[in-house]
Amino acid sequence: MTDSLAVQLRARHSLLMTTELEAVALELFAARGFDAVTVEEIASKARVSVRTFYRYFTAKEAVLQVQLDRRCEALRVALAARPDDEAPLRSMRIALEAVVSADDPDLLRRWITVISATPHLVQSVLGGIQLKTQPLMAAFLAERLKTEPDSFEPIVLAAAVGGVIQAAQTRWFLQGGDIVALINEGLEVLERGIGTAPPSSA
Amino acid sequence: MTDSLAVQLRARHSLLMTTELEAVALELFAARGFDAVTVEEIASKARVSVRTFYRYFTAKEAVLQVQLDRRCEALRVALAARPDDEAPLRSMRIALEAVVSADDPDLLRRWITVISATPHLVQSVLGGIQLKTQPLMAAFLAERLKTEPDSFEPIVLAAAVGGVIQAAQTRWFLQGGDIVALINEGLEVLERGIGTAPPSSA
DNA sequence: ACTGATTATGGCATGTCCTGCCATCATTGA
DNA sequence: TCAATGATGGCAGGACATGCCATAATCAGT
Repeated sequence: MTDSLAVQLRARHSLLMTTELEAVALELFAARGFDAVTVEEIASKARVSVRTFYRYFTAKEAVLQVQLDRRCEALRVALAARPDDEAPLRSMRIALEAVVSADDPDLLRRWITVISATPHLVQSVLGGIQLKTQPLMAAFLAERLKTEPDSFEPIVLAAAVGGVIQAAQTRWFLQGGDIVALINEGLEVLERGIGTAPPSSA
Repeated sequence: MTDSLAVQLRARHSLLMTTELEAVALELFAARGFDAVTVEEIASKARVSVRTFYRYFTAKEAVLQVQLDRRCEALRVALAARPDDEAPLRSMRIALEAVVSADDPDLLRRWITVISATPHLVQSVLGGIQLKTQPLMAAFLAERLKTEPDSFEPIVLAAAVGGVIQAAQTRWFLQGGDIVALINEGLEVLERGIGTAPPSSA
């Protein structure tokens, strides 16, 4: 198994290449818009061939998924690190805080800028967030709430929390402010429940 | 203004063409998968040129958005039809019920089948649902809850409800059952709120 | 029914995305 | 040094999407 070292090196190299391509691409996207940048430009600026670009990214759009994947992984780790006996929603709040504040705000803002300038990216990234984060949160909630396997409740809660995060993120991007505070505010709304809101009727 | 008639006719024709192309495309997609069907096939089977196809749909993917648009419009109408003094969440539940049960279940199932067989479609449709339905619901909630303009609460609630719908829809597709019941169950979880869930701590 | 205007359609050319294939080069391990 | 494994580059080709213009259909006014 001496080759485990070679494997490590390869993985490292692959990661570096991905990061480099991502950086180059994001810079170009931010400057001139996603659609106006060709894969050839990205590859050329990163000193690789177009063919090689496609060996590290399945598509041009995939460049924008890397950031998403990083955050998901960070969330997974942050959730796993919370003590078992903590209130689940509190764990989520703390984990989210950690993930959000760990990110370089400038990078994040540029990332969002690029995406929000391109409608079809907004759509696919939004969907991607849902697809990746919600199973994560649902699994966590299912474990900590000790629900029976395949229960509907953690899934629903995860989806609701996911909605809150998205709403907070959107509002933060549009109006600025403190993203952590926005998330907390949103979660509080959720905690209160909706049942009490209506002005009349039951 | 005699041309308003002509305009109507044109709109009608456009709608028919869209519907026809959608039907043809969905049939092909369902049979062989989204990626394996070319636009040329769709156009040819519908007796139009490829160029004409792109006059009715901005992209091949857009074929799958019309169903979504229909449901959104139906939801908007159904929401607007609810009496002003009804509890907002009750209104939403009833409106959702109406929209869901108004749809042809077979068509809907085929639509979902096509989408769920193609990962990148799942992503973009999921995002599209969020982008289109949530502002709708948020506007409704803001109006009925009489919150101040630009308030965060209706947005958060709409996002949460959106999450519930998505969770119910997914579960319905995976495991079958009664979709209306699933939505109700999910909304009940939301109504109860999350604050009470944790087993210990505060 | 004829004519001019508006609109829909078709075909062509083009640019981009993405993939399969194979040749070439570099790195590793013996 | 040499063989094997993996990374890279280049090329061909199919599909998507759009701009452009010529043609056909449709409609309004006479």
